[in-house]
Amino acid sequence: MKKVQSRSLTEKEFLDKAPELYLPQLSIDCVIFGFHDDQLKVLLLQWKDSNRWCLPGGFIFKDEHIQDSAERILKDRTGLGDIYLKQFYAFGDPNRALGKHAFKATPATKISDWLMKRFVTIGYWSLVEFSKVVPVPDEFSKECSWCDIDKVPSLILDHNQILEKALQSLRLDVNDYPVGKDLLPEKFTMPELQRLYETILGKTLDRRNFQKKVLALDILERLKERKQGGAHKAPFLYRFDPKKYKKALKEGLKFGI
Amino acid sequence: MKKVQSRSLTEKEFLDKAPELYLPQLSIDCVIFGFHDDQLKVLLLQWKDSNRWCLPGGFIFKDEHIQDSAERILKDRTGLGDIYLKQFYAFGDPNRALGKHAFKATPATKISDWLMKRFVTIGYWSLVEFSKVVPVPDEFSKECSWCDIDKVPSLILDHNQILEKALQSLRLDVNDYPVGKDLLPEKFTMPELQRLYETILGKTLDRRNFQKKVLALDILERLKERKQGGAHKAPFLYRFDPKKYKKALKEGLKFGI
DNA sequence: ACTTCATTGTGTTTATTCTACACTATAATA
DNA sequence: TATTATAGTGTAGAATAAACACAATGAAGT
Repeated sequence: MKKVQSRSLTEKEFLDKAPELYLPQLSIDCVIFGFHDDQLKVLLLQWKDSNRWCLPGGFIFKDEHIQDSAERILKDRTGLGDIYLKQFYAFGDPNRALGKHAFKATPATKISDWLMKRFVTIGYWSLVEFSKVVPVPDEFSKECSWCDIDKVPSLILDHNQILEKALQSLRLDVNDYPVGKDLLPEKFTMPELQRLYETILGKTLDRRNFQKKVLALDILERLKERKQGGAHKAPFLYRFDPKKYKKALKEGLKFGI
Repeated sequence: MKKVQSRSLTEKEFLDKAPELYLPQLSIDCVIFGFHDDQLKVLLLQWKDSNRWCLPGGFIFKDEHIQDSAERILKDRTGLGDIYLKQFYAFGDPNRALGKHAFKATPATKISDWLMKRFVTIGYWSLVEFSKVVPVPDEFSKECSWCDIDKVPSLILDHNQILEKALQSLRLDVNDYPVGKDLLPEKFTMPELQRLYETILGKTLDRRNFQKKVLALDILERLKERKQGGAHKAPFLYRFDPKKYKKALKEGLKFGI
């Protein structure tokens, strides 16, 4: 496990020290996916000033690997470490500047020149276990919370596009990466796993064929227990077999769903 | 067609003006693929100082879209415009600094502080028609030339990794994008197209099945003519049917090769 | 206690796609 | 005109994916 030390600052400290701490005009934005109540969700922040929503993001320390920046930002917002993070795209429109967009409606309080410049941002997405996340706002935001993927409001800048591109990238990856391991709790049922794939892919799947394909990957273990408390026949619980899972990840999956 | 204006400078002008013209600590690197004599090739530059080879790259004007930067760099090195360019990854190791690597052996002449800093670079690959390219060195290089993909020497910094990652990305895209259109001359034979795919994928393909699949895409037109001059039976010439090709691109291909 | 209902669990049949493979035709060369 | 290397073409078998139906179970209502 990589050690990712958080070095987050207060807003004032940030505004003062950003120019000497961080790379200029380059940022990271994270699309953090979760899954709860049969809904794919994404973690959003709400700005203090404008009340508008945005993706969690941050900046890159001058001597920091961008991958580590992304991990640090993820950890700061969710408390989670050792998470699969996928870099999916860099967004480089010259109009990507907070000065030109975010504060059009509500005039900026006092934002440093450093922050007002045009920024190129590198997008990462990650998959986290909903129940383990403790959402924490950053220096600029007053709230950090989950939002259903199909109820995302208009976000600042090009953040809606970033989210859309992250979803596209996730949909492509779903065939090569067992997303259930990251998004579901340790024990889960087959219908839960299926609904996860259905929400990500945005289409319904045949129950029987789905189960056949998933089990054919040979990375799941069916437990003796069944999930109690549902309104109907109790489904079996499954979990990822750690050894088989790791082996499959190394050798590469071919889901083909 | 997008208008991409070249604004290239001499080396001295560059060193003087870079800080005010370009984004700091951010660069673009292009992996430009070509195909000739049944070989997949990549365009490389040789540095004046160290004689070492590297990928064509450049920087981003402060008000320029990164996609436009990549197009500009491509145009400056090859003379070609209106080319498919794919952004595939951003490389963000904090050790990515010319000062720390490229000039270790041969002490730097006079390189500006600006250039010696750590750079994050955004990688693009593109596919160009070999015969149409006129390779042009940039301010820092004395040579610009094609190199067989399997004879690439040790490059500066992490450029070998960048190339490798570009190849991986290209291999993934080959199923969704008809690479032949960009890499081959207007008229080409089926064997030529097959060898193109074989070099990209690094494996041999069955002649008959390959032809069946390609033709099933319904984007090629077989001409009356045959290719003369070969040592054996003259193969038919094909070309991409412009209408069908555009239509297929919009609706998405599924090659499955 | 019995019925109803929504859901889970499972296997087979069919259609589709992929793979392997062999012979004839032709142009250049000797 | 014989040789040779390559081009052109179709089919049968294997593997994979898609479609589909019925019995079992637990909860809730009568």
